Amino acid sequence: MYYYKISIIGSVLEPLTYHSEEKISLYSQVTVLLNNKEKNGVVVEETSEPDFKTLKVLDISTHYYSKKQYELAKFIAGYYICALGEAFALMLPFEDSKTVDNENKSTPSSITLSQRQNEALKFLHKHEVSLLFGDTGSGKTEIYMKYFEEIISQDKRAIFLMPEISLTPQMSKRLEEHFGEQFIMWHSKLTPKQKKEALEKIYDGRAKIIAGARSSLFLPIKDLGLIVVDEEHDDSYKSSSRPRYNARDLAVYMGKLYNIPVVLGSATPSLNSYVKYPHIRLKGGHFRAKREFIYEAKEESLTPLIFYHLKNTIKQEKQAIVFLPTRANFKYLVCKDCGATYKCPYCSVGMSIHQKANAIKCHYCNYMQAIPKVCAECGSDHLSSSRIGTAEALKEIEEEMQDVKVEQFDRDTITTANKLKKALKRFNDREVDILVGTQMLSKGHDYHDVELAVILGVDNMLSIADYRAREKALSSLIQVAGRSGRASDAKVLVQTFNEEFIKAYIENYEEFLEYEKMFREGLYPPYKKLCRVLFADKNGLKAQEKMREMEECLKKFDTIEVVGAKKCAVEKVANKYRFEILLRSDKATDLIKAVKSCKNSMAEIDMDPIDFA
DNA sequence: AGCACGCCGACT
DNA sequence: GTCGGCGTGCTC
Repeated sequence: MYYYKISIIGSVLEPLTYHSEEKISLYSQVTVLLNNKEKNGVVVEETSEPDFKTLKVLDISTHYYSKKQYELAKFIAGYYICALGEAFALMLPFEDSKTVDNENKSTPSSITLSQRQNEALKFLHKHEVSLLFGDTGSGKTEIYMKYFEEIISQDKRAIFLMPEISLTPQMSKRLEEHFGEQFIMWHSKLTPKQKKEALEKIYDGRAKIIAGARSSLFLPIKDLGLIVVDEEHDDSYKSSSRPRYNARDLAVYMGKLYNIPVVLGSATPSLNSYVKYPHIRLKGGHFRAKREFIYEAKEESLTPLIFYHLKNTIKQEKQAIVFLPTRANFKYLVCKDCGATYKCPYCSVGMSIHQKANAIKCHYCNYMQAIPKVCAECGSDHLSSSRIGTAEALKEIEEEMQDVKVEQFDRDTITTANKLKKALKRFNDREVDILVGTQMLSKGHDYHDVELAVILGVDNMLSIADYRAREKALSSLIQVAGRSGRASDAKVLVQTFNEEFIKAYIENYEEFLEYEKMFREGLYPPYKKLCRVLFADKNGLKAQEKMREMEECLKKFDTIEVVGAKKCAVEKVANKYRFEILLRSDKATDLIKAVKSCKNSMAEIDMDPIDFA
């Protein structure tokens, strides 16, 4: 009889012991009973007969995990503090399949790089992990593609991580046109059939370049030779559910594990990567457009100056984009008489006004109600709205500029990959003159004829209580500004009271990173490690009690600092009261040790947090 | 008595 | 995480 420790996929339990008459190879997927229910598990260790009665392994699957996937799962479980089974739940197993030789190996015409691009590629070759710090339009994509060609010629595979892949149709199209059948996409919005097809191509080796969102790291890829993380600064690489891993950081870990190079690319890299990894700087675009910056120190609104520039742009038959960090018509509804704001009954956040739906909506839990006519507190009908959003900006532009075609471009209107594709097509076909949108505007889309970028709400982004507020605001700003003037000279109009700060760095992100270092030194990443522990419960007192309990325990460790233990900035979400402990340390290992030994049933661990709501 | 709810421990 | 057992407290 053989005895095995089996990690139950998705379970919070540590591996459990089962027996089998047959010998099972390590990391095979098996079916076992847990609580009388059939579960999938992974064989992680052979062991001797335990002193308790064991259950039998019911079935041995043809699916199996690799040793490296096991190592990765172990790392995730250790670093992000979760059970091994939870880490395995991220992975997709291997399945043996006949390797298909690429009969139709119609090699595409090879990419030609400029001298500067060639130098950059050489730099990437020389380093295990490197940061490709290249301005928008400086030709990062060609460098990736050339590198991919090399990987293919060595009969290896590459993972190309992108944030929200379904939202970057232009990049995907380009790779598909060049690499054809050897290129596949992987993301959560694929249909089951599409997933099956993609997996088959991965199993049999036809897929060489696998582009996808963060979950692509866990695909069963053989002969992995390279990982590229595009837009490495993007927050969507961090998972917001357990385990709260960061795909960019895991990519770097995987590079070491597989002994393969990792390339991080961005026009506005995170300070984290900039400090940690060697970088090569690619400046300017191949279209070296001159850009004029205009600043307006006004409260956030569409002002005569903005309309003047919008009208001018349209008159010259050019296009414009208008960026705001806020969706809906307005973010808040406030009573002018008693000052009460309309809050979600389930979350401690203001409800946004969506006039089209005649509703106020909570952007945390999606609770909706009709727009009230009078204040619920004092009955006054002096209700006013504040913090303009995309829908309102669109309305105001339409009213002011009658025969101009304006379109909204945010999560409320672009709900599917297809809608995105169509909206981009309409804009690039000049059926639309002005796009009004949120961050989505900046996500790697090419606009051919944009001559004006209007940027609102910068001050709101800067005032968020987040150690990365400056980094996030400035990188958004640069990314949006970068969408303007790809074809000709262009203007960027920034509405802000922080002109001095923006002016100093908008054309020199590297200088910003150098400046930002001094705010972080000794306090924040990359110089210190942070860990946030969340407690959420319908019963606020209970959540607070669990927090206090853990706080007391953590205080006994002198290798870590308890920065705070308090209500979350957003105190209540979906009717649960939320408390948090913020921890700081020089070393991740000290944080992990302390948190592991102190955590209780309610504690949700967020290592390297980036969200402080 | 009957049951809803919350707490707690086991799960191999 | 999920289930079941057990105690509390409320309703019929």
